[in-house]
Amino acid sequence: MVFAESIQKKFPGFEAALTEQMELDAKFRQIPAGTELMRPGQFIRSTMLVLDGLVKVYREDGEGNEFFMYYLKPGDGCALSMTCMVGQETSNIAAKTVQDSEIIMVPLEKMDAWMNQYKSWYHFVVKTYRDRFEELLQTLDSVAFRNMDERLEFYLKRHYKTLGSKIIPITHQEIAQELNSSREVISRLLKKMAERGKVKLNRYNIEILDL
Amino acid sequence: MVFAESIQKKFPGFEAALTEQMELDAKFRQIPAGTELMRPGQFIRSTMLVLDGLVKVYREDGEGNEFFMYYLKPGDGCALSMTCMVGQETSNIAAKTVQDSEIIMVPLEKMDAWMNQYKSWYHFVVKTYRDRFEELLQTLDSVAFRNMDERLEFYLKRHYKTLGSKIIPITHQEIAQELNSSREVISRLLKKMAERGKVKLNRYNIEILDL
DNA sequence: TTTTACCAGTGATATAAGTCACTGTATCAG
DNA sequence: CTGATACAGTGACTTATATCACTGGTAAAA
Repeated sequence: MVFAESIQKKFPGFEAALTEQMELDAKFRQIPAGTELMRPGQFIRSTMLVLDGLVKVYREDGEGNEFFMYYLKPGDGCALSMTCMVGQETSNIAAKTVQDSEIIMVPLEKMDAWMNQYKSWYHFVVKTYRDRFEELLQTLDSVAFRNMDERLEFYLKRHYKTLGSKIIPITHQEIAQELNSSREVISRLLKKMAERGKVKLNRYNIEILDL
Repeated sequence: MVFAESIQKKFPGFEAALTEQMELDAKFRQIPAGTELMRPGQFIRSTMLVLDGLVKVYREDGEGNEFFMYYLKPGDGCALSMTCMVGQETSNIAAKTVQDSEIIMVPLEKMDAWMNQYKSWYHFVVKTYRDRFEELLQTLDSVAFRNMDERLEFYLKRHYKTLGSKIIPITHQEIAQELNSSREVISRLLKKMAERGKVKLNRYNIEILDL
């Protein structure tokens, strides 16, 4: 029951019967930072819930472009793996741990069955869909309507919120990749932001002063 | 029972009990082309299923920008209104009929209740989510990774598939709006496509020759 | 018929972003 | 200590897209 209890802590909405069911049917995994959980084109057989750590979900096309979508924090579930249920589609989605993480893997068959059985699971899935949808729309907005400087600000704010720290440990190169831009462009824009006192640039990290 | 039967025709997956339930709880609406079904910031109390016609779903920000997301054809449901269940969010989504349409409005309370009661409804909702998610991701891809010429091709192909006709009745101005570009740019790109024999440009419509 | 409104074509120019080439500077391995 | 490597800064240039200003044509309204 130790497992069920730790789920309860991160997912307070879940009813007891559900967490016990999970103890039976789901798998608990400890995963080090930097591990790829999902590769584009991969066949998906289970959905995941994040107990601890941080998982980055991003989009990749065939030509080496990539694109940040959102983070999964403790208490979050992956809407994408839920939709991939049919297992047919080769959605170009990748997921990677950015911190050492604890993940619950739920087989997709169970996921469907639980929907009828456990109200709290049903609500969780629906809420997950809704939140990710909303987040995706916001991302789409920023790409479609905003210039790179605004997108960069948006990106930093998001990291700040997710990490809960004003110091964001990331290189310009990484940002460029996630925004599908180039390092030089990001460097220059960051410099402008620094001049306006919005951030402080250090080697290997960016400190948020005022956004 | 006429109503239930016509639903059955467009949504062959629905079980009889469900279509009869709909006859009781849902509202049937005839809506002329060009009607706004959803305004950004509007409070949403029901989800909709398209029986006939064509509905355009698009994104709008505050500054007059808009952005095409997808079409709803007969047999489709609106994933967005399903997610908006909580009615809290003011998602900047707009929907408009592009043809005279017949729509079923399902109160959001029912929608939730039916999930347990009718398997076919459950599958329909899940499939709707999945399809829209996928479509949204494709849109995001094209905006993030592609240049305007590729996006334009993608856009025309999509319309071709949806409309089922090689003649797409649309002005350059409208395309520009939906791709968040400008008329002149679209005109020039279309001209290039015409030179390569991919399309034929007419006044008020574009004819697809080879995509 | 005349007028008005909308659609489309096009050159000139402006701007944001991407690319290339190079420099300096920390950090780490040998 | 010495290369080697990755991060970061920067000027010069290219390219895609946006914007401006104008033209002409068609179609419907007056």
